[in-house]
Amino acid sequence: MSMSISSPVSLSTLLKARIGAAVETLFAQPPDPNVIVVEPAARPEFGDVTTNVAMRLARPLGRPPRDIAEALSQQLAQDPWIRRADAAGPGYVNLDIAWDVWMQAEGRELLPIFPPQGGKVIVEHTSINPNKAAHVGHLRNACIGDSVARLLRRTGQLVEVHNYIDDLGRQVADTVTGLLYLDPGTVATGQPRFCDFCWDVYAALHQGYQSNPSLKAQGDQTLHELEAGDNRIAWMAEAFVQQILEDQLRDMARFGIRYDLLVHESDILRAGLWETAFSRLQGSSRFVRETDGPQAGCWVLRAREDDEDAAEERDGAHMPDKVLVRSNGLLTYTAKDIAYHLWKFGLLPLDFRYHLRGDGLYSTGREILEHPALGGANTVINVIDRRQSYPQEMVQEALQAVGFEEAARNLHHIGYAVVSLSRRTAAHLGVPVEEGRDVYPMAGRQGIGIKIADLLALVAEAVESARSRKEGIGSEAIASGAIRYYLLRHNLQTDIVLDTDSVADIHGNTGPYVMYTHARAAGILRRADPTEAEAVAAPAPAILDPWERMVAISLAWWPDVLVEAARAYNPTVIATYVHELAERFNRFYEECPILRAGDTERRFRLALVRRVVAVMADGLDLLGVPAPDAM
RNA sequence: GCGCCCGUAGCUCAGGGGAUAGAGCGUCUGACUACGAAUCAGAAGGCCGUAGGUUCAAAUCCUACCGGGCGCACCA
Repeated sequence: MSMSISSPVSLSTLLKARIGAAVETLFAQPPDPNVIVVEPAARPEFGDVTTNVAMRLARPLGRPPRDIAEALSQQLAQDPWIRRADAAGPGYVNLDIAWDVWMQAEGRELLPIFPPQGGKVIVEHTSINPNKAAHVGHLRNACIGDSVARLLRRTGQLVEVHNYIDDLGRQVADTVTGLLYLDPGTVATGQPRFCDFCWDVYAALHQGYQSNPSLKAQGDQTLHELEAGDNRIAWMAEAFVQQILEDQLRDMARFGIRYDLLVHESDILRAGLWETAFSRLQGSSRFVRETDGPQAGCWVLRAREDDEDAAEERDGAHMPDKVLVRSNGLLTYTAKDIAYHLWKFGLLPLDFRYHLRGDGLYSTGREILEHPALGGANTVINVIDRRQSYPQEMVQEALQAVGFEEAARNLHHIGYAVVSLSRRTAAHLGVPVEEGRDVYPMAGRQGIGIKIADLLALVAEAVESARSRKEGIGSEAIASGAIRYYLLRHNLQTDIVLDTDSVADIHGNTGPYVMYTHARAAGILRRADPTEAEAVAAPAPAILDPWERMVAISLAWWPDVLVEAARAYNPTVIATYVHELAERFNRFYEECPILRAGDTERRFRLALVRRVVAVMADGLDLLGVPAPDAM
């Protein structure tokens, strides 16, 4: 993925420039900036940082890498930022940084600052069917989306966060059907919230569908009336959706997740977006009405003309073409999504109507009012689980088909693997478990899954009983951070097999460990002399203690990590970094006296602590995890 | 059948061309009348799924195979 995020000044950018200049001085030609790579040294004996330019320049310069490394080392040793430079191994140049220069550098900011980038990014996430309580899988989506939005804002992008409300779908129709037609008694009472009750209704309904054909017919009829609109079912469903939505938004708010705009699927029709999109699509030869075959009567988006397999497949079992308008005239989800995306990119001459909710959140609706400019993005990012990558591709293809190549290029799908349940957790929830089977997918239709509110309560309870002090932030806030951290520290492509015991664990690579480290560091600053605690810089010793070095190297690399995470749309990069910084700080804390040290050492170490607190708070904020001063 | 993703310590996961592959959990052994022990140290644990290839250099890139997951709806 290519996003133009400018790199702020950092140790690595500074060193790259200096290495480039040194190469130019020595060999009378400037190197390609991309071949200059500077990394933290793999092992402490190698120094602070390492570059492999000599090996990468060996071929273009026609000289042995070791010779280049030797010459480069001698040249760089003159640099005031570099305390020592040595050629090593097959052609590395190992550098020790003049940390005093780094810390004192004039005009140096405590945290990297990014200039505003111009343009707008829309991030769509959460987008849960509004028909029952939200579960951990939905929360993974929301945490990823929320963190990506924070990352982009942090690096200078203008971001608008959308939550898409599918208020017309099969799932809403099903729960409404269950509420209306299921025998009272089939669902247990005593649920704490409406969405919890509906969770059970939805599961009970699907059980009913198995045994009761007339119930299925009622479900189909409900869906039909819902889609048709302007009738008893449609109005009831609207009230129903609103209530469920409030429950879901409250769940998300407890994790610090907020939105700028709620977009209702029904409003895409109401605002006439589809009508306009439809006429645009008709300009494409790939959008056709099938007259025969299995898709007769449907408007479909044809697979790419140059796709040789497509024609062949059309005769086989799988149709390569995507139906947008069904033979009964009703639209598929993808059709409405295409219209929505044309609007997101500002490619339709129409807008929604809106209303402003009490909590300051805008929602599409029926009123006309003054509102900030919404939509019209240059870049669109959709956080949707990777099982749905096919319809996402169809949206992209539709944009291409109607000639919006640039928009198609700037539409990014962040696909992530799903959350399943461990055998232990599944058994705990009453799911029948089998020998030799370790992974149990969540299934709304069977009522299998961990609801967000339940998980939060469970983890909060574990935190409450494990904590030794009760000051500072509350157990629920810690639990929320623990869960967010857990969901974000896994790579997007990693299947999370959720085990409630390991989420509730507060040791190791966990949110509480990282939060605790922040509180610990903040506590030291609190006890220090206020002037010394505020200082961002202090004279550094010529040679650092090994654990001072490790902390300093991590701190120096924070801007690079931030840029890498934002460019890759990947919050896991931040989690990995923050954990490593926490480990290094804790080791530094064990090995090096701070408040008890002599004047010079104390001031330098306090400046390091000050920076650790700032960087950890910065990173934790991007993850949506609290950075408490006490806990 | 076609396509995508994943196989790394007993378990959960990092590392995604660079020097001797890292954490956490679990196991064993140690460190608090405290700069916050929700911490830290040490020990033990690996043909990085298999076989080829590219490269000065492969856990990392390419090919094939094996194993697991997921897509290929007039559901979303």
